[in-house]
Amino acid sequence: MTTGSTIDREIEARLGSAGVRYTRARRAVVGALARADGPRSASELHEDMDQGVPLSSLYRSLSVLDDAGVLEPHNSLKGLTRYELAEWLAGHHHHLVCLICGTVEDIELSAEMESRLEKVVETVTKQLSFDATGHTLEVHGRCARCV
Amino acid sequence: MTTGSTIDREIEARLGSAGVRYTRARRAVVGALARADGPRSASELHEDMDQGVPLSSLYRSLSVLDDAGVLEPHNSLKGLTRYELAEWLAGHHHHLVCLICGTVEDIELSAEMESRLEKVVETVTKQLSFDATGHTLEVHGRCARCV
DNA sequence: TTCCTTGCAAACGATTTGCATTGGA
DNA sequence: TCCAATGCAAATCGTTTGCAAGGAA
Repeated sequence: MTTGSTIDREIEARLGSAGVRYTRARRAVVGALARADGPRSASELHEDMDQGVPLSSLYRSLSVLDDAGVLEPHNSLKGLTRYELAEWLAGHHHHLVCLICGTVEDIELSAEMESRLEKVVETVTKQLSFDATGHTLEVHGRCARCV
Repeated sequence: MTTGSTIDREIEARLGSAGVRYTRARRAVVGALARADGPRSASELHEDMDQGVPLSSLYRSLSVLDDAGVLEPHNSLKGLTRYELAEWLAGHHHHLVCLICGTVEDIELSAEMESRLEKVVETVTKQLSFDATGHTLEVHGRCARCV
């Protein structure tokens, strides 16, 4: 299935210059993540994409896509790693982390709020010996399902 | 050693009302975390506290302290869980996350910056079906050692 | 005595890897 | 053709747990 959406073409280019192919399995992973509303773990993706892709291959796909900068890993409850499309594909966003069930939901801030936040980050990091390249605001609490 | 610092006494009370003891092993964990400048994993603590305590006991100590609300788990690179003293003991702070080596360093914001940040969080969460109880700003980049 | 704790080893779940096979440019 | 990609099974790694022995109240 080569829908050739914008995202698909960007990823194809990125992988191409990394010397790896954009195979069916990898497209399926990207598709599932594009459809998701938050980070997904290997086993969650495994269910989402019912097909016969074995877990080990899924892990390999995730690893390749991660190395190529297509994905961003998100470390989740109990030693689980969840992935989402990297910011250059999915846009900059923040996280609502449910302390009960561990799910993470993406949120985007209004331009106004985002710019205020960036101002804070900038001011804070200016005087540190730390080369800041990005930020995420993690809001903790209970999600709608866990109230 | 029963130094009986303020923190120790507060924890002792907390554990007491949870029906568990504040044993030597647990004191050692708290001590190591109090000395650390960021979250520590079980195996990191195992090295820090060089002697005798087997990993499984260390995990159990972490679990008990976590359940009692003394620690706060922090999900780190590659399915590792790192712990730090809970905010009511260590104070509210944020994180500098090194994308290269995965270490996390705590930072405190000035009152000015913290209040600006809180304003943003408040504004954002007000209109969500998410019961927000806290927040952490995660600044990503390269730490001094990984530049 | 009565629970809480600890040690040790086995068990577990998530992730990785070796190897032989398949697939795509 | 030639090297990347895949499946499968076995191996790793962080973490958990069952069970018997060791404290503390």
